[in-house]
Amino acid sequence: MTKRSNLAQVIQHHWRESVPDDRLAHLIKDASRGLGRALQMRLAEHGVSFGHWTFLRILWNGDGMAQRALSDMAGVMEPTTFSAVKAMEKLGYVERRQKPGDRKQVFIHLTPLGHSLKDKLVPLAEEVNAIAVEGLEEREIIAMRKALLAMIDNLARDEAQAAGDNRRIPSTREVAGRLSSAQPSRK
Amino acid sequence: MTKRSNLAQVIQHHWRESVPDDRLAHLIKDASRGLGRALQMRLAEHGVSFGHWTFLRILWNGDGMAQRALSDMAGVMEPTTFSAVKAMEKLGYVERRQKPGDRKQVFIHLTPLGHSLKDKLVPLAEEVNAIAVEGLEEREIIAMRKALLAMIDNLARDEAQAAGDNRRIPSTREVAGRLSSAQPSRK
DNA sequence: CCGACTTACTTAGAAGGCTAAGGATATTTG
DNA sequence: CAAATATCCTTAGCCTTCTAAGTAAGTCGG
Repeated sequence: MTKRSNLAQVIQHHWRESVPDDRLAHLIKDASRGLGRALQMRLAEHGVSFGHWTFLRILWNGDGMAQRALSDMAGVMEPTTFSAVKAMEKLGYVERRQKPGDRKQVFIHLTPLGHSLKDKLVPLAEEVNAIAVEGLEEREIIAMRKALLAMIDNLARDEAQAAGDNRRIPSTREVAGRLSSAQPSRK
Repeated sequence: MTKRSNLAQVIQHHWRESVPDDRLAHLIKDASRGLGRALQMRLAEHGVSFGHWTFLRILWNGDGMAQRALSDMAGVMEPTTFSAVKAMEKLGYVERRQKPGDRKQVFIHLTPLGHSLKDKLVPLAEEVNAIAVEGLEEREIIAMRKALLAMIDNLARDEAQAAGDNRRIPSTREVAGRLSSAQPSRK
């Protein structure tokens, strides 16, 4: 498990105060890594890697979607999903199935084992969340969430524009249709 | 450059709304990745990798510190710093020097080339920052910064505790002494 | 129906980060 | 002083993610 000395933490804190410019970006990055480490530590005690958590979360909420849809929901590229799913298949958490008459798409289903992890793992994430926001008021958290969403949208717009991405924007209905292949499979 | 279709973005947004629990952690992660991608895109046009940016930022603010101190400031583990510094040395951005009478520590110094990158690269980070916070009020940004710092501290405390890290906490004076080996080398 | 395009999965390889472990050098302590 | 301990750099190897490129399978206009 990652262990950074208190000295290192103090140095970092000290340094953080002395940089005028893009502090915000670095604060966000640090917070993200802190959250990641905290969760990773806890997941590791149950033999689950952080990378797999990302996908399990989604599958618990309704499995059976195509591999590509899973990528989209996780917000990662296809090869990432591919290797994670392959690994989880080997661990017995998921199964990859094809539908007759469609040799193209691969649908990802949780096994009973994969399902059973939910009750053990979700509380860990909740614990991390609780620790992270300790001492913050609900109002502050809501404000932060709103600000983060605005930033994400700003950046996505910038990115889309930079990529010359002038494809049409799909309607919510279409997306909903695409997602509906996932059955709500509440344990 | 990473290009995610609008469809993928909409799917992600849709999904994001439907997860009750640890949304905050995922928003922070997404924001962090968005910021990273935006900066990476711009750095790449100048032939600088995102990994090197992390260290250059610090060195521009005062180089000549030991490799270990650089790790601490960057908030990464030593091997990460080692390979980045080695790579930047090969690129001619930094030099690794030893002091006579100390065969242990390696001090990292910017070359003129390394220095010269500052004027080109810093504006890119400022641009990304400006894009990200577009539409947010100063008040909101300050609030977010405060909340993020609180979260980082909460998590660091948790981490230190989990690691059984009951070492004494060094004073600010000690840390300042350790940092003072870096000369303020404003271009 | 057929060729062109698009979509979905896969493979290969690299970047960036981490842990674990090793070697060398300082520092502290008996 | 010498031995034990701590610190710093390095090596090795894994994990997560990405880009680039390939392959197979559906879709669509003519």
